[in-house]
Amino acid sequence: MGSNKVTIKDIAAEAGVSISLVSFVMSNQATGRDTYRVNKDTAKRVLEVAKKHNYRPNTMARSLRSGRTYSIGVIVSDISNKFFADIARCIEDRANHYNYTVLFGSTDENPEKLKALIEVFMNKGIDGLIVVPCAGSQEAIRLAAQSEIPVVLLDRDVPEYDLDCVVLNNARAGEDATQSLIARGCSKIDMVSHALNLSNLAEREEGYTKTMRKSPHTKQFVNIVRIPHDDTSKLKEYIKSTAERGVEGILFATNTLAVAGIKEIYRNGYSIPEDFMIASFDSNDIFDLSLIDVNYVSQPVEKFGREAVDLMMRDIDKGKDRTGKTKISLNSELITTRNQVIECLKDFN
Amino acid sequence: MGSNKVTIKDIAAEAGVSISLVSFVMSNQATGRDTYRVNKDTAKRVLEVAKKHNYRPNTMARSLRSGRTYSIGVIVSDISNKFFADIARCIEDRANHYNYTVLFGSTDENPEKLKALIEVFMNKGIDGLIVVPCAGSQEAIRLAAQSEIPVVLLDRDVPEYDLDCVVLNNARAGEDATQSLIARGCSKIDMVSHALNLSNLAEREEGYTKTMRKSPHTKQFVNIVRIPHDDTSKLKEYIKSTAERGVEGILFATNTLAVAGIKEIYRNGYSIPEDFMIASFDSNDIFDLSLIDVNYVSQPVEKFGREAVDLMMRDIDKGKDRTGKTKISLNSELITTRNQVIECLKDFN
DNA sequence: TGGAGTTGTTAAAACGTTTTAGTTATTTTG
DNA sequence: CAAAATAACTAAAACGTTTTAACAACTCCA
Repeated sequence: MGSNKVTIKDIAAEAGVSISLVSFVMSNQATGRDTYRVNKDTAKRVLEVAKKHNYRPNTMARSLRSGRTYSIGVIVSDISNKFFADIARCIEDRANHYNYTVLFGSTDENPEKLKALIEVFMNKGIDGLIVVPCAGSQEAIRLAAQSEIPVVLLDRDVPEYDLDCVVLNNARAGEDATQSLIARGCSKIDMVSHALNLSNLAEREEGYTKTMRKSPHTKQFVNIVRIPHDDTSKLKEYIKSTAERGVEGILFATNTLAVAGIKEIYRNGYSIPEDFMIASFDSNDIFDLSLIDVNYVSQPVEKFGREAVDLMMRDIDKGKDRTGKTKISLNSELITTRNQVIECLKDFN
Repeated sequence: MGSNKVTIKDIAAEAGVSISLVSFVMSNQATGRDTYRVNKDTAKRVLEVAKKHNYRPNTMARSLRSGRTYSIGVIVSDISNKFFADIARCIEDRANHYNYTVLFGSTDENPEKLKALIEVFMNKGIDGLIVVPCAGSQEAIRLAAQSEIPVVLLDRDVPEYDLDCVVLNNARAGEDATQSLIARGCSKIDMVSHALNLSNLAEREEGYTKTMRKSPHTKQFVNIVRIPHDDTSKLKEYIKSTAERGVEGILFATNTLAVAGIKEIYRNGYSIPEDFMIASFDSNDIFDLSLIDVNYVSQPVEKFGREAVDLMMRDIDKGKDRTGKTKISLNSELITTRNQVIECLKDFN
């Protein structure tokens, strides 16, 4: 009945051919190419029988023999974080488009978890790995990279090793976000970042510092506060300390920081934009509320996902003899809550 | 070197035993049970060799032979929706705890996609399926259910077939949410729901209606507005129409509806709670902002994930001879943005 | 002392494919 | 017209496990 037990043998028997031939036909069918020569009529007959019985080759057997699994591993910081959830969705869609399935995993910025996930995924069998590296994960990623399968870095680069990667133009984004606060009349602008050694944060901070240093009005106010990612008490302290220091603008390095920060601001009786101007990275429902006036650099999420998967597919196709690595840097879009786009980079689409 | 090519054969050779024995040892090790009798010393030796070479059984070979894949499929509406992303994360963690991996897929409330996902997952090999059914997916799910593997319904029930499921006590939640608006002095309370035939929505609506009918002040104001889930223009119309009809409170049936609705409210120059009182289901960063006064029924997300996976594991262990189905109904917690919990169901933890 | 259990181990058959190396029949070529 | 090339197909090995059936070597009991 509904038993999924129809195998290549059954098809071969009913079509009156060998199982090899069925395999050839299915393979030609799948790739679209005409790799194996088989008689048109025979092929048609085989395909008819296959369709009639709704035959689908057993993936495990196929993978075991061929080494290809038609799945890719995707490791992010936390799948429940809106930014990564959005990317995950785009990756899922794009991967499906190539007939691939996706294995997801979250690291919580913990290199041990990342290592364990890579091991599980490798063992389970993946044709490629898309990974958001975390601090201290270099070794695990290097190991993965020197194995058979291609690795694509997402959101953050690990410059030490040359690997494919797709990241935001974070320096530029940092400049834009800072500039947007200056344009609104702020001089005393703090940046709130994480105490994590990550390329994206470093570049955003760099963009902030560079922009602040440009003008004599802001020059002397460069101040980066680093919050441990697993302890928000520091953030509370920071927000409390902020008024007496006469801070006018705050640039949050991530959307989670911004959300936590904004909550804390209101919890302390301050308000936006009366007490502070706010800018941030990544989008969030809160920013879009037109109630709270925050400028933010929106990341091209669907492009992230698409480019990462496409890069992966190119690598998988090229196989072992792929040569240079590709670094893709995406541009961002600066958005203000008042629904006026101050600046829209034209190559963003 | 880093080559992952160490197989059971290598271990057997180095330990000076047959591959069967290695398999037995690994199996005993994995399950914790002592299913196969093997000499303590031999076992120790094998394990040492295995550890030394960091041997991990090839998952495809194992699955091919044994039929068990140690992965489960999880199908939700949209993994990028905060509610499902949170659940996904909990499921991931809980599944890892059982040494299972998870395949995720999103349906966009489209039964065709759901059907395709089930087929892909089944074919890829899963030991169980956790699925958020969508309207029109009964047939696909029935098919999956009558195959070998256990199926657990999540978030929504399909009463037609008796399947394991874990859902919210939606009727109760609907009553609570409605009551919270009445407690704040509203009488003219609309409910905004989706035009989807889903058990969870139906029950929430039922809870709303029942509560409204209870009091003579609210009795005559029962009004449920249904918005197509893929077209928010109706929502805009609704919000516009709302002032002239003197609506005092709005109960949104989902967090996505609430977010879209709140945005629309502010876009129209209204404000909360001056113009409307708002209540909703599921949590969202916005609700938690203490800026916007919305009561919401918070769903016990981690319990959702945990119970679903646990139920699944029980089913998998029982194998074919599992008898009755289990329906788990979780209780919710009513929360107000002013950080006063009006009512906290005690069995929520 | 000799059959029945028990313990520790192994050989070999699956599992359902892909893929290499042929084999046969037919066509092309010089 | 024989040799070479091609077209269409197949047999069988391989992928790395799990698991059944069996086998020796002991131990036990009467």
